[in-house]
Amino acid sequence: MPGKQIMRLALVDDHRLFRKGLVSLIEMVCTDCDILFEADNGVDLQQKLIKGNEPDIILMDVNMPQMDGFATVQWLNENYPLIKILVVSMIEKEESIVRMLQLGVKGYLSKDVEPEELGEALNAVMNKGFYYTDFITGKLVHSLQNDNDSNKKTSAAIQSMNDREKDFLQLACSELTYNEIAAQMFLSPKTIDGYRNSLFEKLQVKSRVGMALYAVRHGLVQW
Amino acid sequence: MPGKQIMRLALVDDHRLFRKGLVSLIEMVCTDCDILFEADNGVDLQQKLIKGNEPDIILMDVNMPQMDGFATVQWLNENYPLIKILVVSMIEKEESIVRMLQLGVKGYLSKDVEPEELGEALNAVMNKGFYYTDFITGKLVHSLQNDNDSNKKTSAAIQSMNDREKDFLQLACSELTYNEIAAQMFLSPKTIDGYRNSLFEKLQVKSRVGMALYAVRHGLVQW
DNA sequence: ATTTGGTTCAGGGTTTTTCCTGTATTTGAT
DNA sequence: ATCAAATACAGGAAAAACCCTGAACCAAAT
Repeated sequence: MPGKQIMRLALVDDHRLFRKGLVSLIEMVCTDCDILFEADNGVDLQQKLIKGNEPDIILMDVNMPQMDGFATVQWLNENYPLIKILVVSMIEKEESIVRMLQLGVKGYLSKDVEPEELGEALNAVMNKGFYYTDFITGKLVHSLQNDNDSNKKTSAAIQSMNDREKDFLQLACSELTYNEIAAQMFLSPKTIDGYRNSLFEKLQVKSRVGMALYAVRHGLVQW
Repeated sequence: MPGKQIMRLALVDDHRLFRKGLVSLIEMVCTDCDILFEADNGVDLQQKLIKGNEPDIILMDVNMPQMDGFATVQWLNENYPLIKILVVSMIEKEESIVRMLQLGVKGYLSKDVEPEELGEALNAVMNKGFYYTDFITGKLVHSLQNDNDSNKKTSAAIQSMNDREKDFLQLACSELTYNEIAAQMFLSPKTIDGYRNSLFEKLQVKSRVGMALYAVRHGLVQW
């Protein structure tokens, strides 16, 4: 077959052992693949991407330090819209899957796939432009049926927060009083009052407890 | 070298893609290794272990469905004490590391290791009997210096809660007021007052927010 | 030049949480 | 029979959280 094209790939994953394993699997399962480079996270990817020598497909993790999968995909959409993204992640949370699909990724492989499926997925993304398993479409349909707009609300809520509000949210997930938080942020307690009211509205919660729970359950605070 | 021994290995990890990647890396990095079998979790391992043909080393994940790493290691200690265990996990939480070391695992590889280190670790465990990186010993020393008994305190705290307090804790992780919680539990608000004070003491927290965060972070409430 | 929007802050009030001390009842053990 | 504990509850008060309206300031857009 002379017309066969070589697939140029890149990997973004902070878990080196997993990434190297993935590389090794790809080399086994996909003979016409060329792995251009690997990156530890989104920031690292930005530095390693060279105009004119972009990969066709990027295999992307979700959870990463510094710049996570969501932020990285958004950045790629704006700067390299032609690169196809295939998510490879341990995370099977419906919310993450739906958010990623909304961002336009071409496929989502989760933990239980066989290595052969990796090859299929790569070929499908390359030739058909996408690869969605029944598992993923199932999650998608379920999210459309049930919560419908709850995911939209979630990502909208997270995006609508500004930096100060995010800082405040971190401190609110603690045993500090609002007065103490105000002191730490060098602001008047009344300003904190405003942040709280604003976040209550944005996150659709009614109390500080609800807000703190929202934050941990959506991974907005470190622990 | 005629005296060189072949290492017999087994892998326990529910994340198939990662496991297969690991297999592929081991085959690259370790020429005198024989992978006897792979298992999805502890239960699967129990069925695949055959008396008289045990592996020398088991590479073990921490987070697994059905039977997790801790339970599996404990079972191995009782039933196959001669098998050496090398943990390979994404989890870098000090608590997990310390708990695993207390169970007597021979090494702990976390996310940021290079594949070459995997080979070193296998050889070290086989010949020296253990492989502890500076990262791991650092965590261990830190846990001895700082919290020391924080893990004990945690499990003691969780065990000291009675059923009513656990019910209350569930409801406290919500946007209900204490009066509403009292109504739902058919109790006087003053009794709820008592539960709260009791839990504050037991969990070493100072506010309802702290209590709710403690509960989610220790998996005491469903989500 | 005026408007719009974002950020910071105030007054003043209600509700909820938090904390203290103290009591009645029950249960189990000595 | 009595003592100790656990459990459910109260009064009362201070602190914190919550909520509403309004205003000063600044920058960017019209």
